[in-house]
Amino acid sequence: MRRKLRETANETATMRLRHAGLRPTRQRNELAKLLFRNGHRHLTAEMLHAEAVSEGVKVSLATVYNTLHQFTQAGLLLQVVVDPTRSYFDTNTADHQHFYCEDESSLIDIPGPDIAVAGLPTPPPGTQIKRVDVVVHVRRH
Amino acid sequence: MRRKLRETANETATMRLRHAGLRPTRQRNELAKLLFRNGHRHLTAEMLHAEAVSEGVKVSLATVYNTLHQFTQAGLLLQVVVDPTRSYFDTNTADHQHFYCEDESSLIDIPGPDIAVAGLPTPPPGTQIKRVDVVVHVRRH
DNA sequence: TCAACAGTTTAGAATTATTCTAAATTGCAG
DNA sequence: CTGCAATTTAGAATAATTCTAAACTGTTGA
Repeated sequence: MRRKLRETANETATMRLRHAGLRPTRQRNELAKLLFRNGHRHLTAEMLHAEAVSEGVKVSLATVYNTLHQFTQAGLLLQVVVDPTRSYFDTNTADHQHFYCEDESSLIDIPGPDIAVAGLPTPPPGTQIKRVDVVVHVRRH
Repeated sequence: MRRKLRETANETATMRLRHAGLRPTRQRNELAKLLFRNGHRHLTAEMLHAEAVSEGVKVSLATVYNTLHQFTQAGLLLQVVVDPTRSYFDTNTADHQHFYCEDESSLIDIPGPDIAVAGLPTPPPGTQIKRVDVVVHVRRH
């Protein structure tokens, strides 16, 4: 007998959390389901909280902030810094870069292998390269 | 007869402001002198304000914010976004990129021609590329 | 099965960076 | 000089985010 989709989504979320070493609580499960149910997304804490509330998920804004940071630390999300006034989180953790459209404060993925950065100089003494972020700023013309 | 250095610096700052279409007020002059007196710098509004105060320049924090944004609009400064909690301004407006050391929240210039970004895809329809920012995140090891 | 405790969530206060407001001041054209 | 628009300012306001301390919940092991 085929199990309900909702049930499966729950198990997937739980697995994902356990794998990341995070205790699968009700809030983390529900947020994980919202975040990872469809294709990749870029969103702020406020946006995720609004989405949760509008879909009847009971969770506080503080928990959304905590959860986004925990997910980021666990490698489930990537934090993208483009706008000095807000923090975006990206559900696509694969190596890739972004277009940033200032007119509408929106991020668009650039698939990983498309971009190549050449001629990286050696990093400052005592440090090692952790990540290379490329943001292509675009504007309506 | 050789004129005093201070006098010359003042004229230079005034010129720079007039060129940028900004009325050379006392505050803008003094901030320009602090910003551009030596090699290139990365600094926040708070940092510049502290420096001004410590050198006896009378200027409010609000004016420092206003001035940094006006200078940026006029092309005298570049705003660099790397840290979700603060905004850096760079006196080097030439084409170049940055190392960002998270351990100490510090920015280090990577000279312009060293880095090359290849394989940029066409920008989203209706937009054109304005700038390509590369931030190389490094960590102490 | 469930007691107990560490981990988690939460409301609301606190913090931080930044912007706004409205009144005082200043640069400059005439 | 005078007058007015541009600029500066103190302090309030805002926005995003973090903190705090109390309530709650998941898990473990008897």
